[in-house]
Order: sequence, then structure tokens, then C-alpha cells
Amino acid sequence: MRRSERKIERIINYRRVLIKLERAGETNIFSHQLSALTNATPAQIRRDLMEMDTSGSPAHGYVVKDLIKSINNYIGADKEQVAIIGLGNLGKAITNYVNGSSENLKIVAGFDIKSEKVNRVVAGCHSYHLQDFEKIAKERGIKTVILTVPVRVAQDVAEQVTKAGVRGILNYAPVNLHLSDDIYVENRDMISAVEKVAYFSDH
Amino acid sequence: MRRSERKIERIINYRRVLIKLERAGETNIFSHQLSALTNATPAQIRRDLMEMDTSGSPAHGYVVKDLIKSINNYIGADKEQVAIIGLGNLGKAITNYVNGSSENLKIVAGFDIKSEKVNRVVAGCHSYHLQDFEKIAKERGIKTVILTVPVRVAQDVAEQVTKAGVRGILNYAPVNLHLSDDIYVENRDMISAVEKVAYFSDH
DNA sequence: CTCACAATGTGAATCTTTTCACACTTGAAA
DNA sequence: TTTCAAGTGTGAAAAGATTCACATTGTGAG
Ligand SMILES: NC(=O)c1ccc[n+]([C@@H]2O[C@H](COP(=O)([O-])OP(=O)(O)OC[C@H]3O[C@@H](n4cnc5c(N)ncnc54)[C@H](O)[C@@H]3O)[C@@H](O)[C@H]2O)c1
Ligand SMILES: NC(=O)c1ccc[n+]([C@@H]2O[C@H](COP(=O)([O-])OP(=O)(O)OC[C@H]3O[C@@H](n4cnc5c(N)ncnc54)[C@H](O)[C@@H]3O)[C@@H](O)[C@H]2O)c1
Repeated sequence: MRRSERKIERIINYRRVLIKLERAGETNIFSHQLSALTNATPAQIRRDLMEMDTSGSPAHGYVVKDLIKSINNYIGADKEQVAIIGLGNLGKAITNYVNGSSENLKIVAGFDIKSEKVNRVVAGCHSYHLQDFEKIAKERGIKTVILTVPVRVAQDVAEQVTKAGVRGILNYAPVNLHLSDDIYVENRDMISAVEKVAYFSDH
Repeated sequence: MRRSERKIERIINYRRVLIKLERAGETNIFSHQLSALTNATPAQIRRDLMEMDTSGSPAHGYVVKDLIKSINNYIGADKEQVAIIGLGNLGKAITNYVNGSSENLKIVAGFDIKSEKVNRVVAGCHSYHLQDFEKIAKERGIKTVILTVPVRVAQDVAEQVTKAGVRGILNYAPVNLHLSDDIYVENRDMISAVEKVAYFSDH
């Protein structure tokens, strides 16, 4: 049975916050404290954590270190190797951001087709021509890509990378991709996001 | 009763796609065609459109022009005036993108505190010092802001702008904001997004 | 040692969202 | 005309997500 997207999102968030807490020297945490840091209700947090293999104690809550371990165990601990395609404004900004702050993943390669964007280094990540994608993706075991290419090429590029073994795409181009339905696609359109907030600001 | 966030998101998406279709000269569309362009199922689209004041015909589907009008009517047609706070890499990229491609909203002012970011023009949008926020927000009727400031100041800035009348925030800083609960906050964290896709690439 | 407390773990209830399935509509073709 | 094919509109069922509420538990104060 496929796990719920909503729940996975929340759990990823808990982990992120917990890692920060651990850094800050916190050893224990109650569900209502985690709630304040993540926007999930205490009851929901307890329910989410139910299927982890750690449990909390009424007196001291959850042990931060154990919880991180359990979450890693639940969703996977390996530092994910991802690639980004399209090294324009957005692509560069994301690469810098992700490689500068993520604990759990790294953008290990960038791809573009413009010669001046190829063979550079951005945020510790080398850039290649897209035609080398398959080779490098195989070498590095890349299964996930971030797509920040212009709309008009997004579908083609998506097909190309999935043929090379990619199984999940985070798509920032405002277009609906058509791919085999065992490929996971998440669309993140900033304009829709702002429109949504604007709507709820008024309602 | 507050409308469902999911549904509003889908409807905003339909509108976006319909506007493109109208530009391209399409006059009519069936639910299954809209489905291919938006990722919602035909049944879901029909259900969403039920509460619009247009209806489709079995032979010709929906009239694109009418549908856009009905959606505008349902969620609001005014071109929303929004502001962006924090004109760093991400802030500039978003401003350019939104002002370059959105039909339904415009970023009309940018704010920062660094003197070299103030009193410039980015994508047709003037930048001001944050201390002038209240004045300008009142003048322009700004109710929605995009927050792209560093984490450490995000909570303060959020409090400041909500005191000045802002009712909705699209927050890109990876921190959970604590505000009065009639303020709508949407968090968009790119790292969580990539982690989620990476998870589902493997599962 | 015992009590009171504050928090956990969780079955059940509730609330929300999506899908199903089919009667109904429209227009074109025979 | 009548029939047929392909869509719409929608009540009802199903699936999914969240919240409730409370028995249970571990701890520290008295
Ligand atoms: N700038 C933003 O804030 C922003 C926000 C949301 C979405 N987007 C979307 O993200 C995409 C990129 O935006 P951007 O502002 O970075 O644009 P950009 O033009 O700065 O960058 C696009 C990059 O993709 C490269 N490219 C073009 N064709 C390619 C191909 N076939 N294979 C590989 N690379 C290719 C280009 O060389 C360029 O470097 C666009 O679809 C845009 O609509 C941008
Ligand atoms: N770069 C990315 O792709 C990216 C992606 C996701 C999230 N983020 C987050 O978005 C935020 C901005 O990222 P960035 O890369 O653009 O950083 P940046 O440092 O380039 O930009 C931050 C801007 O905010 C301004 N600022 C600082 N304090 C301010 C204040 N009190 N009021 C108004 N403006 C203020 C700074 O002067 C600067 O211009 C950060 O929280 C970052 O974590 C960035």
C-alpha cells in the first residue's frame, strides 16, 4: 500500500526540525512542542509517530535522537543524490539553497544545453551537457531530478530523463507533464501558490 | 463555510490553463481535455465546475470564455496587488517570473532593508525600505505578501507586515510562523519538496 | 509509598475528498 | 424522425484524513 503523501510530507518536516533541535542540544521533546515548530497538531503528530518504532514517555516525551533514527528508518536515511536540469535563475538559486542547507540530500550534478552553463561548478556541483545525462545518472544512481527548464522543452526533457532511469521529478515549469504513471511527478508552480494565498487573504 | 484549499488550488489551475487556451483560439473544451492539461480527473473537474454558474453541453463541452468568466466570478477577478519582502536571489527570481507571466496578479512593490536593494526597479516593480511598508501597503491595498527573507528575521517581518494589514503570507523561509490564526500562511519549502519527491522516487 | 499530573497511544467517531455509476442531454448521422 | 455515441451533472458510496476522548503510564512531590 502506498503511503499517504500528506503524511510523508509531515514526517519529513518533523525530521528537519528534529535535526535542528538535536544540533541545538535538545534531547527530548513533547508532541505539543513539535507541534509549535511544524504546524501539525499534537494529536496528529502522535498518530504519525505511532508507526515509527520509537515511543515516547508521558514524563519526557520523545527522545530526539531516537526519533530521528526511527524516521530515517521509516523513510530512508541515505543522503539522496539528485540532479537539476536547467541552470538558469531558478536552477542556480535552488542549487545554492539546497546544497547550502539540506541534511538529507545533495544536488550532485547540474545539466543544461547552453555551452556557457556547462562545465562550471555551482554550489559544489558540477554542470554537464544534457546529452551526458544518462551516463552520469547511471554512474551516480540518480533517480530524482529537479526540472527548471523553459516550458517549451519540459516535456521532452522529462521523457529523456525518465528513459535514463529517473523515477521522480520535481517540476517547476508550469506545464502538466505526461509520463508513464509509475513516475512520480510533483508540480510546484509559484504563480498558483501566490494566487492561492491571495484568494485566502480575501476570504 | 471556508472553501477547500485543494479545490481552490485546482480551480486556479483550470483558470490558468483556460486563459492559455483562449489565447490559442480554442473556444470549447471537454472535461477530459482539461484533465490532460491539469492533472485532475474528468469527474473531479466536472464536480469542481458544478458550483460555477456555467454549465457544459454533452456535444460541445464547456465554452472556454464563459468558464473563465465563471471562475473569475467564483474566486475573484481583480488583478491582485501583492508585495514581496526580501530582494535576494529568490526574491528577485520570483518577482521576474511572476511579473513576466501572471495574468491574475502583479507584484507591485518590493521591500528590503539593505540600502543597495532599496530604490531600485525589478521587473517593473519599485523597491522600498521595509520601514515604509505600512504606508505603501495602505496606499496600494496590499493584503498579500511573499516572504523571501532570511530565517532569522522571518517571524519579526511577518509580525510587522500583519500589523500593517496583511492577511496572507506565502512564506519561503524554512520556519513555522506564529501569527494570529485569521492570517493565512502557506509555507513552500523547496528542500522538503525535493525530499518528498526523492522518497516517492524510491517507493 | 502513594498520589496527582501531564502526556502518550489509540480505537472510534467525524469530517473531508474523491470516485462511481448512471440518468439525462445534445447533436449528428442514417 | 429516430437512433446512436459521447458527454455532462450529480446522488450516493467509498476512501482517506483528522480529531476526539480517554484509559494508560511514567515521574516527581509530598
Ligand atoms: N525564475 C523563477 O522564479 C521561476 C519560478 C517558477 C518557475 N519558473 C520556471 O522555471 C523554468 C526556468 O526558469 P528560469 O527563470 O530559471 O529560466 P532561465 O531561462 O533563466 O533558465 C532556463 C535554463 O534552462 C536551460 N535549457 C533550455 N533548454 C534546455 C534543455 N533542452 N535542456 C536543458 N536545459 C535547457 C537554459 O539554457 C537555461 O539555462 C521556467 O519553466 C520557468 O517558467 C521560474
Ligand atoms: N535561494 C533559494 O532558492 C531559496 C529557496 C528556498 C528558500 N529560500 C529561503 O528564502 C529566503 C531568502 O533566500 P535568498 O537565497 O534569496 O537569500 P538572500 O540572502 O539572497 O536574500 C535575502 C534578502 O532579504 C533581505 N533582508 C534581510 N533582512 C531583512 C529584513 N528584516 N527585512 C527585509 N528584508 C531583509 C536581505 O537584504 C536580502 O536581500 C531564505 O530564508 C532562504 O532560506 C531560498
